[in-house]
Amino acid sequence: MTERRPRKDAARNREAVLTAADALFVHCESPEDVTMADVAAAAGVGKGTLFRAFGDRAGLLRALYEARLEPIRQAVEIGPPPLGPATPARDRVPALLDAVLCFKLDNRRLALALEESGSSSPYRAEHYERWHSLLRTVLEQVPGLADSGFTAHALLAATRADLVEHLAGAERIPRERLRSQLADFVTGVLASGATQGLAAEE
Amino acid sequence: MTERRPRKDAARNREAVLTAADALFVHCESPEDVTMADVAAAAGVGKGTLFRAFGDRAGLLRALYEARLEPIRQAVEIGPPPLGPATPARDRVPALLDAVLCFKLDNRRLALALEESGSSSPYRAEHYERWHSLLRTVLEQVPGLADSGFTAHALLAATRADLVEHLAGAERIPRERLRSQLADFVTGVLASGATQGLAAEE
DNA sequence: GACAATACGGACCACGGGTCCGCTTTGCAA
DNA sequence: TTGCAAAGCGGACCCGTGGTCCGTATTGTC
Repeated sequence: MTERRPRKDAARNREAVLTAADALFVHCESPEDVTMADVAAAAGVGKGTLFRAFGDRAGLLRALYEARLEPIRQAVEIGPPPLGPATPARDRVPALLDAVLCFKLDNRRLALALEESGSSSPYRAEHYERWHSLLRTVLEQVPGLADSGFTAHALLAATRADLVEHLAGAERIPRERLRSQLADFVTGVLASGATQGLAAEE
Repeated sequence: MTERRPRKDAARNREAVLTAADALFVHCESPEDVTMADVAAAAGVGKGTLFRAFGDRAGLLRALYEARLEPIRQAVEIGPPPLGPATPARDRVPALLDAVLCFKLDNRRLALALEESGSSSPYRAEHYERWHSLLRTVLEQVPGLADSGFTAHALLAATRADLVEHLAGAERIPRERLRSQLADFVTGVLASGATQGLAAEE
């Protein structure tokens, strides 16, 4: 029950590792050629320290990810429109997905590393669960949508890190174009609900 | 240039490996705990044989995958509606995606193994490229759709193996429910194109 | 039946994640 | 200031996995 704060050197080393890992992931070609030994070396620290601080590779990735995600999380939870909670559902859904897309564009290697983190699927990660349940909740406020749970999964799937990487990397689609494509797609999905009745009539 | 046919024992062993691997993937808990050594042992064959026949793990997975996919490929390329080429675009798109979904439901572990095949993203696989370009082509015949290339990616993303595995496995959503959810989603996306003008008016 | 060519298979290697444990640092207390 | 346990350090080490190598066995052709 007593939460002991960590010793000074432990805290310093933890920071060093985060910083070093961050840099490595930014500059690497592919996330899997950043090994734990590399990170330890770059941080000027032993592997033992690394693993004690973060448990395992996934833990390190998660820590980095959460740190980067924090601002967006704030903006979503307590920020102003269009991300914040006061936004009408029809506007918030595209804003949320755009935020996710931009985040993955800005942190390509990191997001990639986390999602393809070997074992257990990305869908077990609790940050996915957070995005999904938020999106589902917002989608529920859009009338006429079939299944907001599935729709949320499907929309989030369009922002998967490896897809984003492929589009931005291999297909060289520029950022703004990607954003507008996603926005159009989302708009379409949202619009379909409202016009479901019309479509059935034809 | 001269295509020598393989020796008899080579062919037999190849078959043995495919059969054994198939069985292992069906019965395993998670694809990554089927090792190459396991496959070799189950097939009654040395590791050398295994790697000579398939190059590497990805090669084995690919071979299995293509074999399983063959019937669907036939149905899509030369079969009758709703999968075959004679189908109107509006009907063919949902049929194609339903086929992909069913395939992944029927071959969960295998599809999972192939997509999370360590290195290089699933988007570099040529079978993905085939599905994507087919779907894009069909989508192009649907009037009013924003960007058929991106839409094709987004729709296929909704049938990603790990998502399917999560929905069918962890969330225990029954097959038919999943199919109808996907169908509804696809219908929505398709409908949005036709009513884009209407939506803008409001 | 001989003799290439082809294939076999398991010992072997590289390499990455993760552990262990003798040594060092920290910080509290006397 | 010094003593001393607890906390932390770090790199040698372990282990499992994909992948290679090469002496031996099998094929099939003349």
